[in-house]
Amino acid sequence: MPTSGSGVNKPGAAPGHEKAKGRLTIADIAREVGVSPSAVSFALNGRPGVSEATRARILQAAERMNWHPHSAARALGGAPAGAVGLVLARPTRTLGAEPFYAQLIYGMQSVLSARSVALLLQVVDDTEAELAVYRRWAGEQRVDGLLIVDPQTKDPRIAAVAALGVPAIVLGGHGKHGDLPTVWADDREAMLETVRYLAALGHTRIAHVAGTPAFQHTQRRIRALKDAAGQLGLADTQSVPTDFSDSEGAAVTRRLLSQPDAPTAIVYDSDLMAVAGLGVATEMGVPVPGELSIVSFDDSVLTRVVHPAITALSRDTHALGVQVAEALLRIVEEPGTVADIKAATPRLTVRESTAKPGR
Amino acid sequence: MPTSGSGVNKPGAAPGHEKAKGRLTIADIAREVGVSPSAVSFALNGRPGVSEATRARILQAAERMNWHPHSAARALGGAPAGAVGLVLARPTRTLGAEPFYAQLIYGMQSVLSARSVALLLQVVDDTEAELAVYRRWAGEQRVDGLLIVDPQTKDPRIAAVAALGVPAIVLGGHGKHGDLPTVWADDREAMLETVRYLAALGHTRIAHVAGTPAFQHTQRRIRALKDAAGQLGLADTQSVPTDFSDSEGAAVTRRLLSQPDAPTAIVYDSDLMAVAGLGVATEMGVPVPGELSIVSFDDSVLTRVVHPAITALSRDTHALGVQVAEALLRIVEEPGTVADIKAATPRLTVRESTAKPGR
DNA sequence: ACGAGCCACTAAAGCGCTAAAGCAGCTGGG
DNA sequence: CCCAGCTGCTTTAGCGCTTTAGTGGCTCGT
Repeated sequence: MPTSGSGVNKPGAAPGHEKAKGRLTIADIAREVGVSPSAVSFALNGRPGVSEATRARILQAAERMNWHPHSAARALGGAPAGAVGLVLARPTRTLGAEPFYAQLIYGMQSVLSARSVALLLQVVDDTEAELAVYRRWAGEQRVDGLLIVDPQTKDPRIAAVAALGVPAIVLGGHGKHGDLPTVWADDREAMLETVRYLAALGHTRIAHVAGTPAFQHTQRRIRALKDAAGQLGLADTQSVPTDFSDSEGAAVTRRLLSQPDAPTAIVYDSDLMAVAGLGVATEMGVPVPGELSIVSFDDSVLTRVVHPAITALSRDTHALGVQVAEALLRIVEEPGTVADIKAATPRLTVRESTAKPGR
Repeated sequence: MPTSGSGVNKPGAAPGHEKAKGRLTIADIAREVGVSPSAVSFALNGRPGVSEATRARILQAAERMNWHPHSAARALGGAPAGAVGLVLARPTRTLGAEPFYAQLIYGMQSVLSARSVALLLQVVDDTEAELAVYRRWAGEQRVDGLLIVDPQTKDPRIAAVAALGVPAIVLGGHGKHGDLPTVWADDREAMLETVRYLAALGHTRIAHVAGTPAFQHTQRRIRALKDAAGQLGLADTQSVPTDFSDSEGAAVTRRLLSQPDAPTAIVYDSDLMAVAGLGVATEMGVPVPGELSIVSFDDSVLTRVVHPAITALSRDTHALGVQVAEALLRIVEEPGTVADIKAATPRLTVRESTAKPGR
């Protein structure tokens, strides 16, 4: 028994009667079955070179011995790492409150785990740190692909990742991401639909509590509101940028509702901010939907558990995760074959927080 | 940047022209500096065997060429995989709404990324699938350590993971987890404090909307409530188990409030259920805290954005993540040196949802 | 009947890195 | 002068797996 790499992933913690250190290798299987290691490799990878009878015996032995390929050994040979990476760059306080990423990840997993691809997750503070992670992962060959979320206007990540040569998908961007394909939803159409609906109800003073202006989707929504206002002849619309945090969402709401001509409807860019806004309205004694209608641009349990339940633009985030993961695996396998994918447009789910404007 | 990055470094790609040249290896550095690969290895790993002058030249070259060690190659030699794993087994609908895991992960990352350890995340449906993931990861040597969350009574994972020989930490258990150390919080004390507070306010009919009874911490809380009731002479307390979902939380609340002797205070095992409960109270016209006091056993933005803001047992989840990650890295490095760690006991943060019982 | 062709399998090289062993050239004690 | 004992490298040997060359034994076409 070789002394082996002390310490690390050794079984049996304490020194003493640990069972044979043996990591199980294909050599063990080969010995067991009575063939050479290469025969085992052929059999396990379903490639020609062994008879069906032998293949069956080998597979059976591997199964019985509960063997799993050593991922590092495979990767070393030039095989893919069997993992994709996701980096979330978000300020601490906001993170976690938004079910979006959790749902997205869950959706991705249903695809990834079926293909035995692992997900590497990293949460960092800013784009700088995010880029460092990408560089490290690429250098270490840890991931086969990357998912880039929250594309910004003039996003430095696009060029950087492209330069690293790691296949990647951008979530939520549209147009000009260098060569990176994107999976995007039509925010513009969603916003237009929302504003049309509010306008149809009779609202004219519509406010938009937007997210971080640096994000492309925020920009698209702001522009869409402005366009809709133009089309519908609404003079009194406004978009107020925030950092997506509940506190800013609340603060902005407080400010809006304190104006002389307070808006009669507010569209929030996230469910968390919408809930915070609802809390403020309640606190200020502004009845919802009596005097204020609230729409959330993101849907989740949050919008449903509060009372009144909030009208929201809902989409199947889980399904989005599936789409994203599929696109990612695809681009990993055959770079260049993936075109931009348009995900389902969020649809307005009307609940109790919207109604005709009060008097 | 040369073609290189084209494929995913597929080995047998198409016809063999354009060979994979891409990757930078220590051999390249060695050539550049004019020494042998091992000299480079020694220099990069800070071990003796090279003169300081040479070491400096090597480091400089590596830096200049932007070299990163190939993680698989390292791992193959028996080095740690440089990653820890976390599997979340949760029903889809609940997942994501609870900021707890996101915060926890964020806290863990602050420790992990400082040490360049990656986090492998997998979300699965049930314990069976969870075990399969552990087995695969262990077999593939993908992770150096595991974090096991939500320990159950009679948890099959403990023995399974111990058998796999992968260092692991249990989050939230207390006592008897085989040999796996645990990081736990004193739920019991937290529940006692809460009930004492409610009793002091004058509440006698206290209900507890519990989580999944299979979880150890749920059991501890249920027992704590019962004990507190005994000590304080509260005859009318009850714990109702749920699956942690907002819908069950709402349904149970509706049922409780419809009873002839409805409780005057409800303690919810999660913030999401507490918010759902508040929604139900509002919907049923039961004023909070006028006729019903609400306490959440978990704190997050959620409890703060709603109105009235919910009194909650808060703890620093981010800090908990830090503690967990530190323990995990420690046990990976020196198995057997980690003892159970008691995290800070959640403290009651009183907000607007609790008051003396009505009339 | 005999080389060509195929089949089922083995031997060996190599992925990038680390670790053990080897080996020049020097120093200095005897 | 010799050689032990350094120092500062280089060589060599793997880690577990894939993959490219083989290599015998057969069948087959003519």
